[in-house]
Amino acid sequence: MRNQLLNKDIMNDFLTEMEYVGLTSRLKRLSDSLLYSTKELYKSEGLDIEPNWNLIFILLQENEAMTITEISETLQFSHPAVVKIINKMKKNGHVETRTDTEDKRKQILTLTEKAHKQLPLFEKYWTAGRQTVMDLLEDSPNFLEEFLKIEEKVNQSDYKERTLKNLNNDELSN
Amino acid sequence: MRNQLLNKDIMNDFLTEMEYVGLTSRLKRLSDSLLYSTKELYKSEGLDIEPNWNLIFILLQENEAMTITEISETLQFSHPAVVKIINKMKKNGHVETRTDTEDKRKQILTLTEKAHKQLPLFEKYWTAGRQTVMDLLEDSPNFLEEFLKIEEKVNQSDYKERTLKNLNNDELSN
DNA sequence: TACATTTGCGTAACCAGTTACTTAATAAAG
DNA sequence: CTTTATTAAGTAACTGGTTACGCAAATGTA
Repeated sequence: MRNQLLNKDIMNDFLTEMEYVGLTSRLKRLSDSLLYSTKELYKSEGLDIEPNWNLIFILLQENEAMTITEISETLQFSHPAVVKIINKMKKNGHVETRTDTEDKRKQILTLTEKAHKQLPLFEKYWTAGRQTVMDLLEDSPNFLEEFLKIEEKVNQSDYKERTLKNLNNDELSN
Repeated sequence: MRNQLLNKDIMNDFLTEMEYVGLTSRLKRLSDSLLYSTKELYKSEGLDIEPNWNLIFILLQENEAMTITEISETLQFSHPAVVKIINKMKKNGHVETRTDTEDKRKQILTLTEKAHKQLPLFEKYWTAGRQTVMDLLEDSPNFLEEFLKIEEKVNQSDYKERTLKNLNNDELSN
């Protein structure tokens, strides 16, 4: 019962404080929640794909062949992240690689026959998923636009830079 | 140069597609970016604290003593996550634990003397950080409110449930 | 009062990302 | 040409979170 009181008491104060302080962890919690839920969806439906693969499927479908670096730049993932995803997709037989004949450092990635065959099925799930995101955003008409603005700001000057600046300003005004 | 063209060509189409498809990974990217940047900030300033500790400092400051479970419920973290954070904070000498005499399963957490001494310093950084979040949100006046709505929706019915429902609707209408 | 259920917390294994480092191939510069 | 710098991709170690599982203490019930 101590527990109950405590939580109720705190939650209001706390969440207000939290709005700013805990934005990061709330962003993470939401993205994690979507991620795990997507994994579960695919698993329960017996699809042997994983959450972010759709991005790569779409890219390779549109471009036929891309390298690790091209994908990592387009998705703005680190290249080791792409290597990991691609290795899984190769193991599942959805992607194959060959070394570029002109530049032997490059790995050319393409979708396999198996991938192409399964794409229509996958598309159904991705379409339904896109619909889900639209549903979630329904009452939040400015969300994407405003999210983009935040992304841009962070790209221009990151949290550390901004905070150090604020810190200095505060100290000067004391 | 192929790289350049390719990226430019794609980016527009792609990001539109991406708005919905890639929302999850974009959320993760932003939260990761804030996280890493915060870590770097503390590191470069020689503070021996880590990103989410402020949440726990604030809680323990307001409540004096809490258990693992109470914290995990308040922060909506899994309890193993809290255990991990607390272990680090104990190692750093900011938190100490004692077993509850009435219920020996419970670990009572409190801030140490060291923690209390350092709090004013930490507060400066947290205040500056809160200011940074406010700056980032400056041009996005609806963001927090709309974010909250999305969180609530996901809590009511998660991505998987919603997507399966959408999938069935689509199939019925075919 | 004994037995079954629930609760608190700890550990292990996993996950999707990161940075830092290495190797090999290519490009640039002396 | 040879040497130096840059680039592409792979590997390792780490991060902050998760779920799954186990154990011991407390609570509920026959």
